[in-house]
Amino acid sequence: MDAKSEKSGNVAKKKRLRDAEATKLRILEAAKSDFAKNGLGGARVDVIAAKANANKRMIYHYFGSKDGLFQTVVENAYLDIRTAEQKLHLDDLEPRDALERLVRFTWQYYLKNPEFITLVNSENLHRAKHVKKSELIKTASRKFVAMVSGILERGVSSGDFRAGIDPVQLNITIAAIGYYYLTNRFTGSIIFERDLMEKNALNERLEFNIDTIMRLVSA
Amino acid sequence: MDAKSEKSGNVAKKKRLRDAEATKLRILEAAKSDFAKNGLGGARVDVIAAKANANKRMIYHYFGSKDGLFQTVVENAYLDIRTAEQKLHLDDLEPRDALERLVRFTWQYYLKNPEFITLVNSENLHRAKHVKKSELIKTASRKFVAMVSGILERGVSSGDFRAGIDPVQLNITIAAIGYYYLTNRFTGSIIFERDLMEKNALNERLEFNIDTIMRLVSA
DNA sequence: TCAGGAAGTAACTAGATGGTGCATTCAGCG
DNA sequence: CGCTGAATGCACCATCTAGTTACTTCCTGA
Repeated sequence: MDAKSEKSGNVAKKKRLRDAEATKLRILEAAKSDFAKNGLGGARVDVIAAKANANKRMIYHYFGSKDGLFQTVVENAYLDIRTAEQKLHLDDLEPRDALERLVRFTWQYYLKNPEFITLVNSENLHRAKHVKKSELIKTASRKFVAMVSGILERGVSSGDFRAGIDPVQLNITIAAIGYYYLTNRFTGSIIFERDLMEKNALNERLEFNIDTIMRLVSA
Repeated sequence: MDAKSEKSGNVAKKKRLRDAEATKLRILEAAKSDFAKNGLGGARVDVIAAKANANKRMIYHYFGSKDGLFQTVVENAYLDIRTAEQKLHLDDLEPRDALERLVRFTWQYYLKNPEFITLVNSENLHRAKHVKKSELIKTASRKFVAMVSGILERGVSSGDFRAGIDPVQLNITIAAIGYYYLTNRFTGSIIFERDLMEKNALNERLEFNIDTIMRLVSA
């Protein structure tokens, strides 16, 4: 008797039988998970619909096509990490602290959001055709690069960092040393005969990465 | 009259109407290319057969299944790079030279063999289930890790390198800084608003990578 | 309160897609 | 030089897959 009576007129929208926003979100979550697991080619629209507890028709209603759905998923993935990076407020920290914090954050983010890595891989397999279309991603990226450039400049001024480092190369390197380790954790664990995902191994890698970057920029 | 008469009994086997070895190789080449381009899930058996100028039936005859074909392709890819690395004879070089040569080689290899990167990505998407089965890969990997360990040890003895560096972390880092740049070249070129595949950009990155590794190991 | 648009469903389609059964052809051995 | 097993080709299938059609159910604003 209560479940039925509160189906509308709530203060916050909640448990509506029909909720476009909620359905969209469920689809996006399911899609992110499935695209990450199987790639764009391997993912199945029917599976995504089922996992989202939505009708397949809704996917086409909201996103137009499988490709359109992927585009939105990838766009959100990039916006999420760029947003999280901005929240670090690296400009308020000393250059060395800011840089270390960024290396730590990048590693942790990849670790906690493994779908991000797989989505980026998938997107590159498709020659970035979805990212290319997204102005939002471009704007967010610009801010991100500017942030790292800023840290670098401040560090050079303060005498902490050496001059002449290309911020783009630094950015790529910070991402690379975490990304590669994690994206290739399966083959890596076999080739190096060591469980790369074991807790100590992960901590060691993070420390190694911080060290690598610090040695790279130090004056 | 000559084309027909020389169909057998040649010194070198050549232009046989039926040549199992040649057919197998054509299939493997086509498969490598198609798997690299579309991933395991995205590649099509029919397309591979057509590209190999072979009948689809042959793929199943020789490799059992699409999965079996992929397994062989990945195995060959790993053996190829490990073989090439052994040919560098790094043990004959001074530690610093050996390391620089390895960084250069790794970069060039990825650059000239982009399929390798994509195949590894695909294999990791599938949690390395094919690599796991390959004893050949494991043996070759062991030799490779030993080689880098050797360089590191010699460098420590000679005073060129600092002590205490984990050869596995070093190995991973050398691969990472090249691999990430190249596998994400499409999204990277957009995010950093710079053509990462332009000739100068490539040279700059290689120099940056050598510098990164040298700073990392230097005493 | 009720009309109309938005949200949702299920069944369907046309074209792939991985995989096979079986007949045929060739290489090369004895 | 004929025989046998390996190599090859063709047609076929069962299933899957992205996308669609035609329809019902619910919500909302006037």
